[in-house]
Amino acid sequence: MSDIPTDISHDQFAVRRQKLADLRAGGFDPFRANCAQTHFSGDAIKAYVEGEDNAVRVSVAGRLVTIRIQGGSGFVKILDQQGQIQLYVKKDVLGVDAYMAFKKLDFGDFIGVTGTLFKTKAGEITVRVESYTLVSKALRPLPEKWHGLTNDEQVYRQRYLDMIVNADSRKRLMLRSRIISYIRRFLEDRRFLEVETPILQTVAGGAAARPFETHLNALNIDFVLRISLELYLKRMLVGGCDRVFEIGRNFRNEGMDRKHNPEFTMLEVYQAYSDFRGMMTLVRDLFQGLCRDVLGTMTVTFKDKEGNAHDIDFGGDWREVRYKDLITDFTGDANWFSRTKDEKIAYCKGIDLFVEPTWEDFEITNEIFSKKIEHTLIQPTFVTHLPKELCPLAKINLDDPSVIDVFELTIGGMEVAPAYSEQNDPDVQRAMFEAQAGGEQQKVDNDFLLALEHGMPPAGGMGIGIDRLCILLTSADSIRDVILYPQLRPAAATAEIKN
RNA sequence: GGCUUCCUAGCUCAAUGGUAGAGCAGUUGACUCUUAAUCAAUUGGUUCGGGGUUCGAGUCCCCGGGGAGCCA
Repeated sequence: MSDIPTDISHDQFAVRRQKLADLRAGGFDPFRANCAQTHFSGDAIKAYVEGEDNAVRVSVAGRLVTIRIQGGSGFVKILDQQGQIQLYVKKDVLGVDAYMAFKKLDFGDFIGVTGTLFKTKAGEITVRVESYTLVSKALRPLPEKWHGLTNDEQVYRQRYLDMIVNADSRKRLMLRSRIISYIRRFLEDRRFLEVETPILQTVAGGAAARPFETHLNALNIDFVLRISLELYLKRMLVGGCDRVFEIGRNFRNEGMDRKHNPEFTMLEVYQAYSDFRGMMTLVRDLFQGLCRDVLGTMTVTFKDKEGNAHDIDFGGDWREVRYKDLITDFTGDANWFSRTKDEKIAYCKGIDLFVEPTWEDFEITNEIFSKKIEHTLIQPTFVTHLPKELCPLAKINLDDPSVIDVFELTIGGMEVAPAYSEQNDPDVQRAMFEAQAGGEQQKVDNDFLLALEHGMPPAGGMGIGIDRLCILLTSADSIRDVILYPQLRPAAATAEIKN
């Protein structure tokens, strides 16, 4: 009966190639076929009129992911962007030839069907298929239906397989799209303007990080990929865009782990005539809106490094605490900031925290914050008034000139959103840049300083790490779970696919 | 970059240093409302690559590749 030679019956790739060859020999090329699509799966299910079987006719299309054929009829399911819908195929309806051909379809094949909606005995809304077309043959088999694909490496390298067979992955990655879409709507509703600024830059400004280096042949000049959006967005403030944002990729040539990918997505927002306090309200409204309108819940589950689950509550007011208070509370030393460097180093030794003796005081203190304190801040917390050395782009606090008017929003032990009252005094800004550059004059962005000298309105600015936000809102374990194609070493194994 | 750990059939997983197995998928057959459909039969392996120890290596050792976790 079958055209499949028995000697290849074990090789699913070869069997499918043979089926394709048989189809073509019969004058049908599935890759040249097309089909109608009136509904996505979910919309089709909604279109069913209760109690009126076969009253509504739909055309749906998708990938075959479940096959349950039983003699002269059978149930199958196809997967499309909205999910799955069940189809009922019957020899009496399709005719013998079409039905026999249908039985030769494989998991993974794309088909288009037209038929009417009805409800099965088990209560599932299903398409009674009147006609179908194979519109694309899958030559390789899908991963197993029950356990899905669990091999991390294959999940990342062949994300499409992960998305086909792992419903959780598909939902998580689609949720990311909805989160970003909501953020755009939220900001546009508040009159923010979305812009696009250069990724190729001559000075990597706006943050302290090692950039990727490249070369522009046409100008014979070395360029870097941006590490931050900040300085070009501030130029937009100078140019008269009072409320401006960009959602874009940043690149940092540094470590990779559960919270870091070399390319990652940042949102930066700038609002003239506001300040870091205004950004607090903005970010809380944004996150609470995301929870309410996208997630449908104000609490999400978060798993810490030890695997303990916490409920993060995004509702209500959020904790606000000064950086200095966190440090003095942790060290139990109210006079921590007036201690000598040797005393600080001695303390760190005592708590088994490694610090370099060459570090500045603020670096030692910040090591305590980032290694010992930050990961304990699970509930949404505004850490405010950081030491001025940590950021040269923010305004100095009027009451305490050793700190700046900023917050770092920390959730789930991760820095999710830093915000500043933006520095707009060109002379102070230049002094801060020069102190940071430490004599390396080429690291000072003079073009940005020129812009500031033309006058930048006072403004609040904020960055949000979109990947980290998605980790939190989707309860993901790793940044790789919310990035479609995280960076990996090239695989020799997949370089030459066996055939 | 360092430490730990993993890599076995298309996928998910087994296998005291002693004949590489199972489930799903595939193939063949039965079955006209299934839900991981069921029933019967059956094919399928460069155990990531290379070297070594051993009578014998998926297993132990070394080198290399890739993934993950922790650290830097």
